[in-house]
Amino acid sequence: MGYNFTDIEKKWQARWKENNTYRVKEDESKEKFYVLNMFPYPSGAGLHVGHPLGYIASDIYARYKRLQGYNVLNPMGYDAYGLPAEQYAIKTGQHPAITTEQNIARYREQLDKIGFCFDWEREIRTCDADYYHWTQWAFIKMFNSYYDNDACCAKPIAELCEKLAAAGTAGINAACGKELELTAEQWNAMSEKEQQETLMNWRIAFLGETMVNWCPALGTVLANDEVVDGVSERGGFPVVQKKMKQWCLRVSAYAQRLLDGLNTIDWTDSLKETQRNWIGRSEGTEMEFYVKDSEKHFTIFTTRADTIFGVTFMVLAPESELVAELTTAEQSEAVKAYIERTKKRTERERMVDRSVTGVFTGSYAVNPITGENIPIWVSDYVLSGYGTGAIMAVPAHDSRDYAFAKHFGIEIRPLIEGCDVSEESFDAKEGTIINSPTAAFASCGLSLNGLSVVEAIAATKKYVSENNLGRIKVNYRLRDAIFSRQSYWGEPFPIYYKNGVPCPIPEECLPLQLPEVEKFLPTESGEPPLGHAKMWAWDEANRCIVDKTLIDEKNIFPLELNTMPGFAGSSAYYLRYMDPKNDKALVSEQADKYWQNVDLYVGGTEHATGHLIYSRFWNKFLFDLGYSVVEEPFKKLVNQGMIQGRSNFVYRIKDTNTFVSLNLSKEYDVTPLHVDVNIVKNDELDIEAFRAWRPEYNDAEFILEDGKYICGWAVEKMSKSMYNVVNPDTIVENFGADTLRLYEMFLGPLEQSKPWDTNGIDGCHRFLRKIWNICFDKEDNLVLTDEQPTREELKAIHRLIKKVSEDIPNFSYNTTVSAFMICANELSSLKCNKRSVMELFVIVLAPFAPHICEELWSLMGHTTSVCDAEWPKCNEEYLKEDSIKYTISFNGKARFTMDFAPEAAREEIEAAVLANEQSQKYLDGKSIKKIIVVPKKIVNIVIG
RNA sequence: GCGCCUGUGGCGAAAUUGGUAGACGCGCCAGACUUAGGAUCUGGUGUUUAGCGACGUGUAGGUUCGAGUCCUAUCAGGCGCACCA
Repeated sequence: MGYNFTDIEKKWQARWKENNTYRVKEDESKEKFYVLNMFPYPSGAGLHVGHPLGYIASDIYARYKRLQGYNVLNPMGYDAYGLPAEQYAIKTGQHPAITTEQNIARYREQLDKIGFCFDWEREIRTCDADYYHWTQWAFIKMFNSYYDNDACCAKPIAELCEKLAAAGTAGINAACGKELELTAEQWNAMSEKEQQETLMNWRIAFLGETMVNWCPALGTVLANDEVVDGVSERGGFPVVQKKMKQWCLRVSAYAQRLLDGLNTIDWTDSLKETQRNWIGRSEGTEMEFYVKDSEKHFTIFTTRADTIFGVTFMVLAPESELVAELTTAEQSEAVKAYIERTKKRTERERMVDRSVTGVFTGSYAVNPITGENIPIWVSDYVLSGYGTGAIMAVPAHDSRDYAFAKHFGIEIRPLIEGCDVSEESFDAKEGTIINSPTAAFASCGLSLNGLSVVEAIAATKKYVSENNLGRIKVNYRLRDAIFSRQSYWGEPFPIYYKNGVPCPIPEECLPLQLPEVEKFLPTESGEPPLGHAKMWAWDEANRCIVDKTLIDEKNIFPLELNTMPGFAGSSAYYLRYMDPKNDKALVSEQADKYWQNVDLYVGGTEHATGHLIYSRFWNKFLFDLGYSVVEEPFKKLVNQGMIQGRSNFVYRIKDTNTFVSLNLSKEYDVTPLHVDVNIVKNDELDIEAFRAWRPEYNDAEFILEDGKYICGWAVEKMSKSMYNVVNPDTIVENFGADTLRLYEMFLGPLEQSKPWDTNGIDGCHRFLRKIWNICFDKEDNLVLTDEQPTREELKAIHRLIKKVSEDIPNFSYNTTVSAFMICANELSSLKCNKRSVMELFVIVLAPFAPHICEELWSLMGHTTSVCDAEWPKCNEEYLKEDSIKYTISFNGKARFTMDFAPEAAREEIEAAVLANEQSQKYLDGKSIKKIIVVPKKIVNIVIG
């Protein structure tokens, strides 16, 4: 008999469900604690053993907090919209809703077996209309808002309209696409349609003509974080740049707050750093350059204003509107050809091939300080999306400008004392400025010679702004998020087009349900899949969806055909868990006030520049409007590492069906082949299972070492094709969920990526059996007694309580599991069978191994769940030692040990050590220079 | 190129934050009990040496009575950003 984990786990999982053990309600009498996992996308492959890692870690934390008396919210749901279900639908015609439903069922089944304390009553799915109602609602709020830079918050667009009507753009400092200057008269003279188009310049959710990452294979655009190395993150298809009209979110308006907010939250430094890089704040100067013999002028952005005297050419981005304006007749053919060429290149080609290219426009700019004439070039090394899409080039002090100047034979003018620019540019921001200005321009009124770079930048900035040549400017790398996707399986936009003007559906009419379509592909005319939907027009008067053949542009209008991207539904889901059934609001004020924000968020680093930026932005927006009480959604973030696969190999001798064991394989000409890790144990191949694995191996022959076939191994991505996928279900079947939970934590530090290796799991399983065997005899009779525990027993259990209480808040779960094992070994060798000791053990173990602990707890006679026990406090009294072993060293070398009473004074210890016989041997008549006594540890005697 | 992180037995890893390495687990070795089990228990297990001992935390220096931990240089691996002006 013994520890029957299968029955125990089934029994308690059923009982938890029946008793609603994990249901949570707001309870003002208790302090709240909100634990959250990044919810999964339910993929068709189901869970492998790596997925639950973070869930287990947060589950342990949630259970621990509950034992400490907190009211713990630990919800779970599904990020159900996504490309795989849609791709599958295109291939098979199966509706993505059905695929998704099936996958969710499978996920749930797998999750339930592991014994999580999720409150499933609060489950959400982003594809449920009850849920995306609030995604659409938030979008309308963003559509109806602008960002006031002075007040640093979002405000209703109606307020902006009033200001425009009263005084035009004067006095308005708002986040916008383009700086506009309008008088009130101009604004008021505009038609309704013109006004609406102009407002797009300020709306937080706006329709914008932008360069987008177009993925032809997927037939949709992608956000910057969805493009990796010039190909799509999902599928790895090529991505090209294309100008398209798209819904965008003005995330850039929040750049500074997203940056500042990082200082207020408890995330790892590396993740914060990643976000800082992504936001990419850069302080610099904008300067106006006039075109020679012309009224035309343009703006450039530079962080090195001090190098203004070293500018020997200007460069425009090929996409810049200025290119056409500034190209002279003689150069127009060459420029046109160049632009055609760059347009054809994909993002990937551009990244791989970094050869220097460019073309002269024929025009010259005038240096605003020296009056010098500078040729204007076009080159694709200047990006249209950053800064102003135009730069002043200083080849001596910028490596890219340097490469360009060398290639085209342009002057390189060094400005820093002692720098050598014959081979490469001097990019460092250090040194003393010279040649600024050179003799030819000595009378320009600005001299930087003798200043350091930092001083020179400041001096130039001052000069530029005082003389109205430009202004100080902060630039961000962070771009506005492109929010349209040409897909079917996503949230529909609550937008219809009235004579081309986008209008939101009234809030009361939400949710706008995703319509049925016949095909999930784009239409023949190139519209997104929603173009196939029949019932997809808005009846404005009756406020309902109608057949699109009825569109008359008077009462009935076409609806938006794009859908929202994956990050839409995941941006505010944490708020929805607080009040998931509310049909009046995203979250009630009362629930929001109680749960506030997420205290502990657990998930992978791969969302650093996607979800974790969008979600922070989205919640800051809701905070501005008063719908969320806390500005930052995730107080503490823990990133669990990735679980990689550990593949096994067999070695087949070429052109035979004979396999040779690892250490003998060098003697033969062999081909390594992946073998299913599930038929290998401790790298030893189960030969019979191997023969049965595949028909072609039925009659395989083996060359063994020591009677065994040893496999080779390697760490690779966990994937079907490498036969290294391990399912949690298999582990649960063989060892039980409690063992799986313990082992996943024991594997190594939570944040570290590590390969899954089933080899060590026996140790964790043995530990649980040991606990069981302490409590039961061979006939399964409980053998616990009510006797007083001995001092040794108390010491062992209180040491454990102390260790566990210290480790859990630091997520050092791997050492906690070790501590459990040590304590179990101690108790076992002390033959401890005291109920009071084992009760304490069971409580502290319960977060890690809830099933066995519930069973033991109930067998000990408790009628309530172990979840509602009280977390024990460590009694330091029991930890006191009778004596302390000191290591005695001479000149830092440990020689012997001596015991002293815990409160022994320094002098006492010194005297005793010096009087010791062995000391005499090491002292050997040498003089003592110093004696160092480290309390409770070491006495080091320095001699010489 | 810029920024961040990691290097410890055959393997996964510990190390109270500067206190005298390798806890715990796997594996391996030996033994016990067993009508054999992928069970349980006990002991051993960094290298070297017959032994005392010596040497050991990627490499080379340094600070210190004392360094896996701090400093300098260097090598290797990983991650993020990247024509960002």
